[in-house]
Amino acid sequence: MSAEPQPIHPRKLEIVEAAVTCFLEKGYHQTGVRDIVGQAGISLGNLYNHFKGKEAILVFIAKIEGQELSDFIDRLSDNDDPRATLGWFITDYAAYVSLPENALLGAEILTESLRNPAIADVFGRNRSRLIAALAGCITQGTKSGIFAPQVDPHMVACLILDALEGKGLRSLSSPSGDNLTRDAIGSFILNGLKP
Amino acid sequence: MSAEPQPIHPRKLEIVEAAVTCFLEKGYHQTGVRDIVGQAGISLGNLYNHFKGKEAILVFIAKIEGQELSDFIDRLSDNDDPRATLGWFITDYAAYVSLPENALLGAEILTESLRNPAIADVFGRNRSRLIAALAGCITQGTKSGIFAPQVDPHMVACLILDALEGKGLRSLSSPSGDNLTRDAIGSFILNGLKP
DNA sequence: AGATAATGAACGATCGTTCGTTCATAACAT
DNA sequence: ATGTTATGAACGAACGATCGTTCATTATCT
Repeated sequence: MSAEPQPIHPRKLEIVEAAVTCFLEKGYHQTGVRDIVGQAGISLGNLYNHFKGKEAILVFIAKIEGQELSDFIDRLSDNDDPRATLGWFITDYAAYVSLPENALLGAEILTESLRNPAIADVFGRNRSRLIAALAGCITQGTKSGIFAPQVDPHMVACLILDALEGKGLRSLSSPSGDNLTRDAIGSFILNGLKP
Repeated sequence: MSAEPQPIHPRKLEIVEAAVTCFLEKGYHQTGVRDIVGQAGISLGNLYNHFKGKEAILVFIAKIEGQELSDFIDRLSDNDDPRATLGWFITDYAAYVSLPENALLGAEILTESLRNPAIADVFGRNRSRLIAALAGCITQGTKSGIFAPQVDPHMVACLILDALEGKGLRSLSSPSGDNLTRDAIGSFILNGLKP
């Protein structure tokens, strides 16, 4: 989609990796560019040969996150069995957002998107695509009679994402039962979709 | 509960109010103490006569948020009709978290609690109380046979909060249909609780 | 008088960014 | 092949701005 035409300079990826490490540890605003270049093992000035500024790094990271989401979206689209599709999505997406790195980074990007238009643009686009794909899967199910017709697909799509991401955030501070609650969420929602 | 013994200096509340305004507009870390004292119309040094530092202001705000939550918790406790209780909670809490001020401030506090132990302490305590009260209401319902016994009350409690707060956050960037989705969430969950 | 509230200059630290420079490599000209 | 020019990654000092906090001082009250 938005893949860069020319291959990305390896140093650029090193910077991104270092930035992610710093953002996870201290958060975006608490991280200084000197933290990043220190982590990356490069000089201060060199960072600006690869990125326009600090914000551009976070935008780049948000775009990468969007690419990772594309995997889910693609698999959400081939849709002969919406019930099974929804099943693995809940399983896999729960695993994805339960990785501390993804949960923390997602929270960081979401929070920043509330006030930073550049981030909001990338984040909003990614989010809309994911919700649309998920809602599309549910719509498919209602059309084929597998799911109840009176439920709003878009609402359930948001509900699923909110529930799983909320669980991911919660697991940061309490290493509680993971797969159990994940399955509980899954069966509650699938049960609610039953006609 | 944690009400201060001696009455609070009016100036202290003015500072808090100003800080809230600033935090809403720019976020916690992007707000400088000079922004706060400017908004409050006081001098820079005087702020430190009322608060130990910038962080103490956010802790104070988090405690206030906890008191507002106490209203919900109290009403969640008298529990002769769990179904009706859950109904108004969803309605009222949705209204609460759909106010931009509450949604933004909640997100700010949550994000900060991920790395700031002082905030995490206050926030975590408040959150646990709310979840426990909500789960208690559901448990009451299952015991009296109104709700299905196989659903996990704690999971559903988290699901309700995640769904409503997610909706509140979403309404910040898209002023979409409010009460419609709120009711859709409510009936989906109440339907899922049916025995 | 004595306590409390209020002030703003000043401090050291850190912020994100810009700048002039070096240097190894690549492209080109002869 | 040899000398010349062009390119851009890498560097770190330096910039002006802002950060949160402290402090000596003044004003306002009981």
